[in-house]
Order: sequence, then C-alpha cells, then structure tokens
Amino acid sequence: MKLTTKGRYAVMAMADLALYKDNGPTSLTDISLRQNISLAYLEQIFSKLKDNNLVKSTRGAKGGYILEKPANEIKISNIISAVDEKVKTLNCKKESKKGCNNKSTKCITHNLWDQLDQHINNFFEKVKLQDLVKRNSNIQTLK
Amino acid sequence: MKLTTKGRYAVMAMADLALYKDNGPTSLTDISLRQNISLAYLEQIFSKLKDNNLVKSTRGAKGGYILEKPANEIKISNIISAVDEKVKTLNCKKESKKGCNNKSTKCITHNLWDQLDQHINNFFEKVKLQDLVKRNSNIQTLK
DNA sequence: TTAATTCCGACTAAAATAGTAGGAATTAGA
DNA sequence: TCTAATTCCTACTATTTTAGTCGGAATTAA
Repeated sequence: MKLTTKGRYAVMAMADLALYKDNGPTSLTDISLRQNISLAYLEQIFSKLKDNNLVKSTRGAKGGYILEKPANEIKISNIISAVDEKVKTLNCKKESKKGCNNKSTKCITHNLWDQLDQHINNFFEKVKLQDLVKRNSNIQTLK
Repeated sequence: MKLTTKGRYAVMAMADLALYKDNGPTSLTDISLRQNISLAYLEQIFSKLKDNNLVKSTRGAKGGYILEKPANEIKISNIISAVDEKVKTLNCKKESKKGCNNKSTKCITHNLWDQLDQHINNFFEKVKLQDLVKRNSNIQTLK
C-alpha cells in the first residue's frame, strides 16, 4: 500500500462523486473546481479508476462520471490501489538484488514491514467510501 | 510517520547493534559490511540516532557505537522518527494553502489520513527492538 | 455545427530520497 | 610519537518518484 497525494486526490474525487451522485454524471471540471485539483491531473486519475471498475463514464457534452457501485460497497483500499501502482510500503526488492532472502539476518526487519503493510491494508479495507460521506461519523469509532 | 529505506536501514542497523552488543562498541564499517549499507550513509543515519539518544559513540580506533538503552526499551517508532524528519504520512499542508480547514468538504478525507497515521504510529509503538532480535517470534503474535 | 466533455500519449517540473566526497578530530596500540 | 581506525561534519550530486502540463483526437447533447 503506497500512500501519495494521488491516492488522496482519488479518494477525495470519489467522495465528491458519492456526494453528488443524484445529479447524474459529474464532470471532471466540476470536481476540479470543488476539490481544487487540476483537470488534467484528474483525467489521469480517473483513467485508472475506470480501468479498475470503480467508475463509469459517459462521453460528450453533459457527460461525466458516476460510481460503478454503491458507495457502501467501495473500499478505500480499492481506490488507493487503483491509482498507486505499487502495493508495498517498502519491500526487499533492492535488498534482494544484494541477497535478501527473507531468512538471513540482513532481512531481520523483513517481517516487520510485511506486517505493517498488512496493518495498513487492513485499515483501508474496513473503511468504505460511504463512511467518509456520512460526515466521518463511522470512522471515528474505528479507533 | 514517514517510511523510507532510511528508516529501514536505521532499524536494521539498530538490530545489528543489539545482536552484537556483547562484543563492545560496533564500528560502522562492520555494520556496513554485514548489512550492505554504504558507510557514508550509515554515518548520516547514526548522527541522527545519536542526537536522539538511541546510541552512544566512542571515537578513535576500536571505537564504534553501542545502544544507549536495553533493546527491550527501544521502540521501533523511536528509531524511525529519529531518522525521518517529517512525522505525517500525508498532511493537509498543501491543501491548507488552498483553504483546507479540516471542516470543509474539501477535506473530507482529512480525518481518514489522521486516523491512518495514528494507526501506523500505534503499530510501531508496540514493537520493541528486542522483538526483532528474538527471531521475530514476538511480532508474529501481534497481528 | 458547436461546445462540453472524455480519452490518450508524451512531455516537463519539482521534490524527495539516496548516496558520495573530502577532510577534520579523536584515540588505541605499536 | 606515529599510524591506522574510527567518529564526526558539511556540502554536494545523482537518481527516482511524484506531480503536473500540453496538445489534440473522439464523442455527444443541444
């Protein structure tokens, strides 16, 4: 799970879609204005969201995007992994070139990072898009 | 809590110190060879570890570093925050320049990231250096 | 036909991360 | 006292990642 502003923007944009879902397709121009994210950048992000079946588009005038599924069925983890390529916070790739095999003392920290990764993933698995839209009430209780 | 290879290196190096603590001060040259981290880079890292009272140094020939406290009193969170400047995974700084005030819909994701950050911090608070050295047995049970 | 829109690929800028270089100060041991 | 091993310090550079721009093609409602 990699965490960048791109992932953050994606979550913001998806939340925006959820908020305005009753007005038909939402154009990126609207989202751009409301969320203060550049249009061109949003296009990139939505291209990936679409590839991952999180949104559906209609082209042309009056076109825009809608959520592909109800907001309570969309996990935050899905959104973030859709836009950020890599899955791991930190992995042993570099080290593996140098001989990390997950068993040597060199990679004594290997398990630690693995576990952290699971931890973060687990966190985002539990939170649904719907939770954000409802004035954050639900995630407050997640601890 | 920021996560980079620098933090990872720091944890590796500290684990190395813990493993070899009975041999007197450990030189960075030794750590460099064992953990495959460049000496000059280790120097940078240890400078910060020292500033944060995690290690003590002795200079000159036969010098090196030792842990300042027993390994079971050193939290992983201490190590990581010692070497990585910033504390937050992602914050609203950029957004705040554009008007994020933690209340508007623009920052609907604000709480989410805050909570994640607490989550990660909490994880690293629970793990001690000692846990890594004992063949990772303890952290396995943390889930 | 036009304006609003998605869609696409390539490019660039900025920032963060990772790492290097050179040398000064200190100290154990020969 | 000399030398080698070491920490210590500051500045610089390279690499990678992230963030963002640009130009234009395709589509569609009005």
